[in-house]
Amino acid sequence: METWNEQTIKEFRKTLLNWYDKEGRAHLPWRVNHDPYRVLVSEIMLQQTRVDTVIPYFDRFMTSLPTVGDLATAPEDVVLKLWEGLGYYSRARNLQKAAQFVVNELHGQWPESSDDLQSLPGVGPYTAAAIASISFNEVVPAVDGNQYRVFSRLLKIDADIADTKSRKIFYDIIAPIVDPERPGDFNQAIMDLGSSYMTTKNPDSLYSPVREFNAAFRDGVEDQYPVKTTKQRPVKQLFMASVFEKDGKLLFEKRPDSGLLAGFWTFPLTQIESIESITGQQLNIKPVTHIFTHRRWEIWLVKQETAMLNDNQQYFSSDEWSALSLPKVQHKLLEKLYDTEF
DNA sequence: TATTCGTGGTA
DNA sequence: TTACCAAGAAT
Repeated sequence: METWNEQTIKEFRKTLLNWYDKEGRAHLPWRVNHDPYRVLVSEIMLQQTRVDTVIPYFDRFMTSLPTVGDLATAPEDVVLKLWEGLGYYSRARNLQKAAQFVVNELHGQWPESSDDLQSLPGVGPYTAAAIASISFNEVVPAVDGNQYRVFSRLLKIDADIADTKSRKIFYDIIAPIVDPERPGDFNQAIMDLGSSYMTTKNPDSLYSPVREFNAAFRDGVEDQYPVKTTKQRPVKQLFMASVFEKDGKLLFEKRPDSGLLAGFWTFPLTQIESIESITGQQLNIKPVTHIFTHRRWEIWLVKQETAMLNDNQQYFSSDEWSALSLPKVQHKLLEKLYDTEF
């Protein structure tokens, strides 16, 4: 890999921040100020999620719950409704727990260091560093996918970013490069670079403001960075979704408190070996398909007769279930159901 | 340490 | 259709 001397580091900071001041995404709604609450909410939402997806969620969230106190005292179902469709729902629950921790345990006094911020639920090394640098000016790199990608190319770093151990390697390399005067802007500038000239696919390094610092581009090996080992493919799983209808209401089942879609309401789902057992009963010709990161669900809707209610089951009218926060897969099932004759 | 956790976009 | 992402954290 490449190494930069102090002079090069200073030139890089200046080049990066000059570009950021002119062409950075200053318009992003979470950049209107450095309120740690706004930064926290945005950073949690942005975990593994695209900026364009987050913007409308962030705007609605801040309109509904503008302060950390509002979030701390809100009913959980309100928070989950604001999060509906955004995925990784433990983020929403942990975010509220973090707000409650700040309000109730810290009496509204935010932790200001990266280390202390990690005591908040759902706040790990990246998010803590982002908040600490943006809101409290701590000189610390916010090592995320962008920093992996950008610096692996700039310095030809061969560490596998899929390996957990690589985080410390990158942290140690980037830490002395962070601008001591503007750490928050430095971290956000890397993000903007990673979303424009140094994207995963089709980077535009020839016209990048930091082209002169890009060793991988210089050597024609940019497509070799970052180094990342491949993950496993989603496992296929077959389900029967039971449709119980009574007095115009539909039966929903609350999923277990842990695991996939924890605590969310769906139709009762039964994993099956094959569709042979339900052939002729299913309402839909093709299954509803839903792909998670590690699972691929194929779900057949089956009309059932009224049965005994379990503790975790409940009938909801359309007005009632519309008010619930439902996962995307359940919305797909409902759409398929009403698209079919019923 | 490797796996688990959603969803939508794109080649 | 498949593969692979996109500002990670918890377990």
